Amino acid sequence: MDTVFLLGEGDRAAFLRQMMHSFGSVYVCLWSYLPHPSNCLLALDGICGELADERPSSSAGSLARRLFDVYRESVNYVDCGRVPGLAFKSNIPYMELNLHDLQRLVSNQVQLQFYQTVLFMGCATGEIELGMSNDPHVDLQMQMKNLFPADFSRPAGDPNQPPSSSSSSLRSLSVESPPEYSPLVLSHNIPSTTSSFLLEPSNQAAAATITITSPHHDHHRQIRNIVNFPRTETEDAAMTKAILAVLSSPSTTSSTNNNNNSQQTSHNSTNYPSTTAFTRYRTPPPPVATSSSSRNMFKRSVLFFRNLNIRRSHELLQVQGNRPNTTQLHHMISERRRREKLNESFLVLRSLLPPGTKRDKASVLSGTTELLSSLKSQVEELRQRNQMLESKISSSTLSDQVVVGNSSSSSAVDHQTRVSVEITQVQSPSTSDARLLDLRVRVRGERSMLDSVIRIMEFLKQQRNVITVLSIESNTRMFESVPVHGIVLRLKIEGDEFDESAFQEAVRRVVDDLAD
Amino acid sequence: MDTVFLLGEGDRAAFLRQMMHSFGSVYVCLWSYLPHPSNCLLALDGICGELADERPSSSAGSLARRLFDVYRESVNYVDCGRVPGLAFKSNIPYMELNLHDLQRLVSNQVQLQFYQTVLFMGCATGEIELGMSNDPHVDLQMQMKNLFPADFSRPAGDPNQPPSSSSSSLRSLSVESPPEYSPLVLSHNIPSTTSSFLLEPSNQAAAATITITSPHHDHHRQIRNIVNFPRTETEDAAMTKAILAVLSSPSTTSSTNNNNNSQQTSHNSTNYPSTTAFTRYRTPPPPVATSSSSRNMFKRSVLFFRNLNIRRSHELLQVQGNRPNTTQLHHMISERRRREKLNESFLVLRSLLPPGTKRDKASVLSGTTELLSSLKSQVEELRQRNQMLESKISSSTLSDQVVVGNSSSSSAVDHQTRVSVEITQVQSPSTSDARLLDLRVRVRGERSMLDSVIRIMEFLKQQRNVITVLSIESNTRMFESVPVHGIVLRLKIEGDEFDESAFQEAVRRVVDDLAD
DNA sequence: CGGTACACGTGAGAC
DNA sequence: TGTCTCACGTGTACC
Repeated sequence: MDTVFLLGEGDRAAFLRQMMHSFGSVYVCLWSYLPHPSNCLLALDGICGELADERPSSSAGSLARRLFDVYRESVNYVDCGRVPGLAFKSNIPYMELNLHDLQRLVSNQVQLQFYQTVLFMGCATGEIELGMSNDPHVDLQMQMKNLFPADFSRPAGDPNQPPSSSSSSLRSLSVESPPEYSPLVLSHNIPSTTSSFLLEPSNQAAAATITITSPHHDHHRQIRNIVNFPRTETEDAAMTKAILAVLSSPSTTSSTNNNNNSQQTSHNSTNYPSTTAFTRYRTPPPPVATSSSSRNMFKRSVLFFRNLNIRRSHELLQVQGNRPNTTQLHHMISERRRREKLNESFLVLRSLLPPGTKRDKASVLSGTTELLSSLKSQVEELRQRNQMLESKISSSTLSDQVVVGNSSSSSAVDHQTRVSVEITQVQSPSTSDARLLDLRVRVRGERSMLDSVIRIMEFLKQQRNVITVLSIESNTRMFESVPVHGIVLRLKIEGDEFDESAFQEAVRRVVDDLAD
Repeated sequence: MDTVFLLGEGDRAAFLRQMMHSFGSVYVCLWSYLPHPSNCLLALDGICGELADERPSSSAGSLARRLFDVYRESVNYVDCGRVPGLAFKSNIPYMELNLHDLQRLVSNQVQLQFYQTVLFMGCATGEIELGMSNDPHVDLQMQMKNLFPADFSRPAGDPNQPPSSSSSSLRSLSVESPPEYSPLVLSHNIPSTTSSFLLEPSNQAAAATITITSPHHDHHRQIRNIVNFPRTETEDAAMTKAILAVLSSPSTTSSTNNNNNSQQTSHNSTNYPSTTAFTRYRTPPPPVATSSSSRNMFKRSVLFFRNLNIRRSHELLQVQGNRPNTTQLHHMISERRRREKLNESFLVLRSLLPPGTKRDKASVLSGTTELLSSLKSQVEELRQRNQMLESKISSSTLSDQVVVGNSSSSSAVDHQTRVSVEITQVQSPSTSDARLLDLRVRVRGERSMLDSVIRIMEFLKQQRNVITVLSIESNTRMFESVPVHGIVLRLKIEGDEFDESAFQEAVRRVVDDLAD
């Protein structure tokens, strides 16, 4: 089935037309899967049967056509557990929904208006959607029989074939045909229904709570889903039911050959009997196909698709006929979900790790432990250092440095000026005859900081008011790609005749002189 | 087999005597498993054949007896992958080792002196160890046949039974008996050896490296194993080989009934054919047994034990006879180990989490992600706060730098010297071609710091290796009434030809020259 | 009894 | 080629 996605436009259209005609469907839509970051289905192609001749202004068909076009524009995220997307996500090869069932599985109301009885076929590349008229004039089963006679030629013998039982709310596909001719379903000695998608009518009324945000949804998925249809519990339940219903119908029985003396290797054996035309799973599809062989290709596609089925759910059907219990299926599905959750957690965890880490689970775990302990020790170290710094700050500069003089310079901190000089009074706890003040110089430009500092200090040397330079601190940071040197000098000043603003201007001139 | 552990002392002794007599063994030892925190085997009981009459001072028997007593005192941790313990740990029901194989699997040297050809039988409660004389006068197989004729009555038919091939270094058990009478081994149509424990002679000479501490051993196991015999790679390989050898001998073939029309549920079906006398797994053992029925009980024990086997390794033998490939077995074992490793990682991870966390894997993962992001934000916050504090502290009080890096200079921090220069490498997080280093200069003396700084910076200007001076920090503090100027410059250095010690000496000379 | 959690063996892909 | 990782369905234990 995946081969259809690889066709050119002409071949694809021919294929779709063929398909629509074969199944008597109203429309066919090809949903192609966009992988990871998108994780959604987009319409690759699609035709609406009544309007294949492209008359957009016709009265009767325009509504359906417009609906179809709108529908084709929709983006369907596969994680929503809705249609389209459900068949792909759950690897359900054949899923038939009627209006009743669809009401619980559509992604939005537009779809509901558009949907009728629909048939979804999930495959590796995406989904194929077949819209059926509500009252099908044709029998799908007979159509398929006519289309693929090879699939209905079963070896003689094995007469203990139970009649396929039609099911609940779904249109029975096998009312007219003999049981040994069920389409796509080569039932074993299992009491089997047709391969249709079953939804029990006893579904919860709470299924409409699609806007409830599940707290379990992780960041990852939230990002992926622009239109967020989180999987609520009821949806999970519905999906479980759905999958369960599908899987309980053994549409994927491995082969018609059940000679019980065959040396089959295991319950999930991959050696298919040579009497069937099954190709192996992962058999590469033909790179291109001509439109003349579209019918043959379709046949092969169905074969491939059936084969996919077999591979995906072969574990369910033991080679020795047994009953696929409902609880077993429940178990299987919940186990699937559990694994899925674990894997998502792994992915989230991996995203937090340094990007160089390996991808496998063991490395994720060990890398996480490493990172975790490293972070813990970092936090501890930082905390200690912090405490140390705080105690120091409170003890050494006793009662925080009250900036007495608000910067005497009116110069706003203008990053465009080459040089800015500020002088800040420092409240000295000790003797008051010698003042402390901070001289803050900011030099903007490519020049080395060294020169600025040297000039400043040479200048300071000449000032007799300046007793000592208690400390120098400088650093360089980039501001708008231009280095900005910051220099802070703590000076001890004595004498009352110290002219602060003159000093400030002198410093500015010294540095700016250099900068010119 | 587990029933023996439930017997009273008298019955147990009778059982052991019966067993020893039946197998012609030199000694019998009953190893009982102590579960979780201990996780070891302790000798519940044991008799040494030659000295069953308790004469401790006899000359000939005293050595063996003392050895046996010492041996019985030993504590054998099942995680070591050694004997005893291996059979229990790996659920190996029948494991026969000769001296050659034992050398690689004993827990300590005392055992090596004591061991000869030994037969271990692992069961749910512990292990049963049968010590054989080196040259067995009796044929185990015939003994077993005599003891359990029921187990050797096989249905007629299925004549394509290949002769059991004896193996390499082990004493062949089936040289005299027709192949269809292999003990405890009801071989199918599989080319099978006897159910003995095989170790190929081509094992590495490095098997003696039992004291190497594997880094992969987690905290958990380290705690449990007081005497720690970590599993080295060679041990892993040996164990793999061993298990592989054991499992490849289909000693646990489910039944002699292989009617291919039976509706067995699955490959690991639990419905045993009613034609055999097998009791179900988990059938509760009879609460007590009289010593008069010890022989019957033994028989039933063997049956139970065989049944246990069937349950434990039934996956290996598909109901439809097929070849348990060696690669398959290897695969199985390595998969087991992979799972084990993952679980260990989970345990380690869980130990790092807050103790209130749930125990299951999903909670561990999500809790880890939470903790990780929380720690990350904590680190970020602390770092910012730290930076803020540091800038405040340096701008206001200019705290002296804590010399973190060990000084590369050999100069002891001598406060009497006039000038000291240290160079400390700064761990550069970014590119490695440009290094960062801190130049720490301490000048002791009355002179102004300004001159020192100026001289240093003038010097630095001439150095072409010094790209920039990222920061300058200086302060002055009093030490023994003498001012000590500390200057720290962070330099960016490029070029490989940078001679650190020469640079250091140059700086020292520059400053010291001034100081004179 | 239903639901969850986990270990197991197995097939398939990646390298 | 073998080796490793992973997902799967299943059996089983716990609540």
